[in-house]
Amino acid sequence: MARRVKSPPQPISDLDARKATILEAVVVEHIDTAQPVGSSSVAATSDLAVSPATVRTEMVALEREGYLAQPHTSAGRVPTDKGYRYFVDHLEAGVLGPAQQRQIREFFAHVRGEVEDVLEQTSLLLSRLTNYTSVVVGSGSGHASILSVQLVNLDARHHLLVTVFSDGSVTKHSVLASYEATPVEVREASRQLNALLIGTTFETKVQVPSRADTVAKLVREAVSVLRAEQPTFEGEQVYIGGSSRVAEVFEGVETVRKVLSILEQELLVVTLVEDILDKGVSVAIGSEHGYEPLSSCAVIVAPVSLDGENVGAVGLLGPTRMKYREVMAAAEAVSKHLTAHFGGDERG
Amino acid sequence: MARRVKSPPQPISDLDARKATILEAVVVEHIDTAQPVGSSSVAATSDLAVSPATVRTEMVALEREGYLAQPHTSAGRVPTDKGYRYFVDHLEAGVLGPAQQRQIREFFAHVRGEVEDVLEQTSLLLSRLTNYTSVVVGSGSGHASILSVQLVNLDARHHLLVTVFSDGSVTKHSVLASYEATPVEVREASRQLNALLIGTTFETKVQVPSRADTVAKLVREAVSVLRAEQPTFEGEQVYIGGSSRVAEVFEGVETVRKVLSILEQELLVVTLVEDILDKGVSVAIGSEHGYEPLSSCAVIVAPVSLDGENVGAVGLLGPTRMKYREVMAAAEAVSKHLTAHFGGDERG
DNA sequence: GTTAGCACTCGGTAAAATCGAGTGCTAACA
DNA sequence: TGTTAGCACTCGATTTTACCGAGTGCTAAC
Repeated sequence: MARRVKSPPQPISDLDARKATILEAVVVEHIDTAQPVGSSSVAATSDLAVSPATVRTEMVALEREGYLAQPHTSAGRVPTDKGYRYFVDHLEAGVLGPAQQRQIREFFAHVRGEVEDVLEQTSLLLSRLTNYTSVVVGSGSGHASILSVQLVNLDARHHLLVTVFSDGSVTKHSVLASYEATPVEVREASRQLNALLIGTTFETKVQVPSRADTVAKLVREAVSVLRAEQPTFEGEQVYIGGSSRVAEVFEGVETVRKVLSILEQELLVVTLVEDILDKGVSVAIGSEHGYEPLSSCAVIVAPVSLDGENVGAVGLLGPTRMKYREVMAAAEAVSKHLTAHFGGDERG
Repeated sequence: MARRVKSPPQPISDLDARKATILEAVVVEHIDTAQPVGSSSVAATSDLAVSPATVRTEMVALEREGYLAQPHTSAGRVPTDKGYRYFVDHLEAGVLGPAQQRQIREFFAHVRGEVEDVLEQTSLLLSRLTNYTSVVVGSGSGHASILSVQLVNLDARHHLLVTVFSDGSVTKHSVLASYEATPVEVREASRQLNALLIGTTFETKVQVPSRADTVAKLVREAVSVLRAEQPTFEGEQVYIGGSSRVAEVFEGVETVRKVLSILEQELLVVTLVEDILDKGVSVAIGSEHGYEPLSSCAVIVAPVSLDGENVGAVGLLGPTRMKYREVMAAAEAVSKHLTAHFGGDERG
């Protein structure tokens, strides 16, 4: 599968077949039951024909190598982040249940409207599909050019600068002037702004008129307002679906609080998702993403592209013991559909 | 104070002074400690010079009348919704701490940008100020008229309809045509749309051209796309601040989940807030608002107006045992500042 | 290398004991 | 008549104890 591309920081030494089987059994059962897994149940579950004692010996080794951990002496084993990582890296592609496949197809067959709406709906879909909290990020194409600029006057001093970009995004800015302007002057300023800005990007240098008349002042004002946004403007949008899942999926109020408070910070979420994508990985487990408050989370990310360029991502956030196979399959399916949706019939 | 205007469904019979004092003492202490309150601590706290035994007799009466409840036989008393209601209705206006006042002034002195941004920032301010989850609703003026319409073509078949309304809001709609149109035709359609729609509202009937040429088709398409939104378009925006507070303020995962899942439904939140405003009340306690999942919540709402018309509201959501006085003061202060902010210097 | 056997650990649960805050009632009191 | 001290009683919360058993590590035999 194309998902796991780069190896994690310290390449994980391959385990021999039996250790791998045991590790997998532990992970699978722990994901299912949320309980520490003992040697005997592994011996029973896995199709290795070995006794619990043998399994135990192997488990000691797996623990020494950092794949498993023991909550306390007389308990079973629990996977560590490294254990999950191994599991995920060696996961064969999951396949979606027919019901879910239908749900996705159905959704994309009927969804309509602006990109923003579609992304928001998609985040709800993902959350419904997986029972985890979903994150959908629209990155904006970054260097879109201006298709149209328009200055609309609300009253003599308040104007609205509406800008349309080639990627279909629209921004508005208030322009508050200290002098009055007539509708005619505003219209003229609008005309000049169009002439000046159409086809430019944020990088383009623009020669503003230096005259002192009202129209020129308006133009200068508008350009500067628009430019002022440049540093922060990335056109990113974040849609979070099913944040209430956080409360049902994590135990411990404190964890819930921490995770929620991360999700509140949209900028942070975008960064997180993009970091994971940047690394070419699609799953970040536990502390791999470096956000301490999310150390008990796993994040699964799949890119959405348009004309070969990354324009966004869908993500899912759950506990480290999340259902990787199903969720990865869902993320992949939805991202594919989304890519097709934007690449194909529509553009917003 | 102007806050509590209408009496609740069944008018609350006034309590005699001593009962009122006792009820208040119970409410105050319970809000503080989250524990059932016993007769002796009431006797000690309140400045009534009576023994616990007397307090107890009164408490029995208060319980019979529905103001207090007993979690179990040998515990202290806890206020019921009705008890909180009485408390709130007889609350003298709280006054904000100087630090908070400064924080608010500071905020409004420096906040800039579009209405949307201001509202979002405000919701964060409110949440920081009160340590509860905040809700800021911008209602949109409802019957704004169109100031400008513009059709921008992305490519031969995809166009973007950008509409500016008199209240400063901007909408965009994709117009996807089954035929190709030249830039010239698009520009002409844009011109005609302007002529056709400027000054109209959603209520206005519009005479669309019935010709069969590309321009006329585009115009018809655009008008119908715009009209299609009418039923849902209310221009409402919701900004929720500090949703992670939910996890620290309510006990019980299930409650947290329920509350969060309500907060996810923006439409529902708007309705809730507007319902509370409609009733002329500014606090809804427990089941007063009729949303079962929020039955352990209190919601405090204060309106934001522009030119005497309600254009939004700020709200705070906490447990029924929330710090009413402080929070009501904060809500009121912020709503006043917000009203002044929009009424005065800026318009977005 | 594998496994049966076994002593050992230790968290979880249940039962028992205890504590004490708070109650309702009653009888005495002003 | 309203207030209060006194008192028996209730009942959740906390602590204590005992115990169970899942699971371990080790060892000796296979």
